[in-house]
This record gives sequence, structure tokens and C-alpha cells, in this order.
Amino acid sequence: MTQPNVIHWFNQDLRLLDNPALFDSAKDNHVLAVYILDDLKESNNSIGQTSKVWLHHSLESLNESMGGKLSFFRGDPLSILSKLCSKYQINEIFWNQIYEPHIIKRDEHIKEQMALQGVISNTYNASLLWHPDNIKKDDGSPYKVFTPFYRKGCLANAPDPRKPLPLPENIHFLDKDGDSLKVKDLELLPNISWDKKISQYWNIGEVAAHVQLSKFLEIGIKDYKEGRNYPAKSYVSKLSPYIHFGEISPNQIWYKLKQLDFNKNIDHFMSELGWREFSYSQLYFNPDLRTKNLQPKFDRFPWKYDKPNLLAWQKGLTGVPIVDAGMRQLWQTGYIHNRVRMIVASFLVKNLLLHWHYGEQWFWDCLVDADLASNSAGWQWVAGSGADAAPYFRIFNPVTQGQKFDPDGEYVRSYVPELEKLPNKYLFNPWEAPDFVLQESEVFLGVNYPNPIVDIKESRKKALGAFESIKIT
DNA sequence: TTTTGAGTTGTTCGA
DNA sequence: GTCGAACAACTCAAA
Repeated sequence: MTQPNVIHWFNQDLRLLDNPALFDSAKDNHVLAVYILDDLKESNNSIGQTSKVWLHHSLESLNESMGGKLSFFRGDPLSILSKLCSKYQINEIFWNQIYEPHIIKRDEHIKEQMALQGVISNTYNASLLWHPDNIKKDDGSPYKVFTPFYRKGCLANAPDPRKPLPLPENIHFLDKDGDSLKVKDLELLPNISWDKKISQYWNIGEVAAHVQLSKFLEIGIKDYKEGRNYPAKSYVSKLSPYIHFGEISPNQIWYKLKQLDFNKNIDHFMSELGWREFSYSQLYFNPDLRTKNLQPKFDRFPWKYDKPNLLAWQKGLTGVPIVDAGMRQLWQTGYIHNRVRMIVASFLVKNLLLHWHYGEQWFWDCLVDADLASNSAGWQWVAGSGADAAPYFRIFNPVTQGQKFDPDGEYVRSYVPELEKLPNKYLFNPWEAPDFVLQESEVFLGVNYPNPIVDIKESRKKALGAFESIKIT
């Protein structure tokens, strides 16, 4: 008797290990593995340019690890899946959920329609340690503060996260479909090849994800709690893009950490995974998180749109060195160190008073780890409109932050080479350097490096005033 | 229902 | 240079 055919539909689960939908699809079945790029409809949520580059390489890598048996399509998933089911006499589809509001809706529709066709849809949670529905306060409402969400909701009251699954045994992939596109036909790579500078910084794919995790556990985790604040050092995990595309699951990371002797560094890193869960919880219960202030009083905030300031920020030409270093790291590598993300974001929102939405959009387009939940929640947090009682006075001073967290100037110099010769004393505030120091360092403000586009002290005061203005009186 | 303590990541000022 | 206090008011979580 021949085995029945089923479909495994890859989404943001671009891995073979610990893949619950794939694991179940492989039980006594022949599996047609498909990836569908659903980007032909106009949608606010189409992925950013840099994410596309990552996705391209990730798909290439996955396809290779499957011996070229992954079929690629582009268009409406429902009609593509429906056709494939008829063609191969398939009556079961397996996939892992994505917890983004419009995709949750899309998938519900697909399930209903496929059922009418007599096809069963089996869906799984492969990307969150805890499903948002399972983490609620005693009164049944979702948490709005991180610490109780994580410590009580997740750690104390919820069951342990699912344990990672092995590679499915005896998995039998059907040959790729005759109508399958090639990865390059998905047109994820740009016409002008700026993508090379991004992809040379990263090894992409499931194997690379595990290499990255091992490296982190060997080096970074040892002083993670303190070291993660220093952008020139290598204490951060850099796992975010791999997690976003599902090349590694949070469960695999979680249980690797559990094997180690528990300490404050491990606790802190695990809580960062907790922050990712918290962001998804916020998005799940607030589908408009990307566009709508969580705190309505921020609808009254006096944002100031200024195009030249926005462009200067995007290009890393604000004249504030640590900000420019961060924005150039983003442009060159598709990534910014966490500490510097906060600095550049605080600068945009509080010193320039530009709406957080502009920052959210730029990050969305430029980050290899752009993630709807984390990006939206992160920007709302920085702006103060989000789920956090951030004191109104928490405005980062980019000079102080640079001096504190990049004391040797290694980070700034590596991305802002025109300031290379400036002594550390003025590296973060060249506008305060005496003329002779600037001359000796070959820094000519307004010529080969910009004058600062705002006065730090003055703009801080203005920001405080802006926050004052939306207080409930 | 009321009360109480606390809230990821900071800065500045003055002793 | 170092350290502690002050910087709003409000909301949240839990007792």
C-alpha cells in the first residue's frame, strides 16, 4: 500500500529540526514541501528590503539541506495550496502559525476554505515559548507590565515550554512540483546589488543559527548581563534574525540554556527571550500595535515633522557620533547593537521630536531581524507610548551614553572613520572640542563631518515640555 | 473595594 | 571622581 501524500507548508519556520508541523507531516506520509511568497497583494506588512535578502539566502539554504525538494510559489496561498491538493490528491496540510494579526486572519480563512474542499489543516505553535492565550492575569486579562508577565505569568504559573523535537525519522519528501519556481524567481534580491554588503556579514540558515548559538554560549553568555551594554564587544547573541525566520526556535535555545548552571547571565538572557514573548503578547491583544499608540494620550503628542532631520538620521549624518555610528551600522550590516538601538531611537523621538512611526518604518526596511511584534513594541517603548511606565524623564544623552558604553571609542571609530583621530575626550561631542584639537585630528565640522543638527541640552528641555503637554490635567 | 508598592536599559545636580 | 536624591503623575498587579 502506498503512503498518502500531505503538504508541509513552510512559513517562518525555515528549519528541519524542532519543527512540529514538519514532524507530524512526516508520520507515515509522503511530504510535498512548499514555500509560498505571499507578496503580490498590496499590504502594509510586506517585508522590508533587508529582510528579503535574508529570506532569499535562508530559502536557498533550506532547499539545499532538503536535496532541492522544496517547491517555491508566489501569490495567493489559498489558491496555490488548493490546486496542489487536487493535483496530488492531498487531504491534509501542515504548517506552523505566525502570530501576526493579518496572518492569523488569513490562515483562518484558508482553514475554512480548505475544509470545504475536504482538506484538513493542522497548525502548530513553533515560534513562541508560550501561546499568548495562556499567559493572562488572574482576572483573565493580558499583562501590561513585563516583570509580572514574565516572572509570574510565564515562569511561575504556565507549564514549561514544549521540548525541542528531533529531525523526523524516515522523512520522505516528494520531488519538487513541476510548476515550482526557483528561489531567484521570487525576486527577493534587489536589482542594484547593495545586498552583498549585508550578506557578507552573516552566515544564513539553520546550520549557521546553531553555530551562532554555540559561539554565544561559549563566549557572550559568560558576562552577558554587563557586557551586553558595550557595542564594541561581542556579548550579545545576534540570534534575532535566525529566530525571526525560524532557523532556530526559542525552544531550542531555552533548553540549551537550561542545561547550563543557572546564574545571573543566563537568567538575564532568558528574560530577553521573555521580552520577545511579551512583544508578541502585546501584538496579539493589540492588533494595531504597529500604528496605534498603546497609551491614547500620546495621540496628542506634539511631534515635529522635519524631512532634512529625518534624512540626516537615516544616513548617519546627524553630527552626533554615537547616533551616526549606529545608523551606519544599520545601513552596512542590517543590524544595530541593542544599546545603540535605544540611543538612536531616543534621539529620533526625543531630541528630534519625529514621530516614532518614522523610526519604526526605517528599521522595518533596514533590519535583518525586522519583526512586527518586537519592532512595534520596541518603538512604542522608546516613545513612551507603549506598555511600560517609562518615566517621562528617561531621555538618553547620546554623549554620556557614548562615554559610558563605548569608553575607548572603538565602536564609533569603526563606523565613523572621519573622526578616527579625535581623542576620546571629544569623540562623542566634537562640537565642544577646541579648534586646535579639531585641526590636529583633521576634523572640519560642516565640511567632512556635520555640525550637530540639534543642541542636546536644549532639545532635551523641549522634549520634557512636550511630555508635560500631554499630561492629564 | 481599597491600599500599597513598584515599574528593562537615565540624567543632573549638589554634597 | 563618586554617590545619592530628585525628577510627575499614573497605571498596574496583587494583597
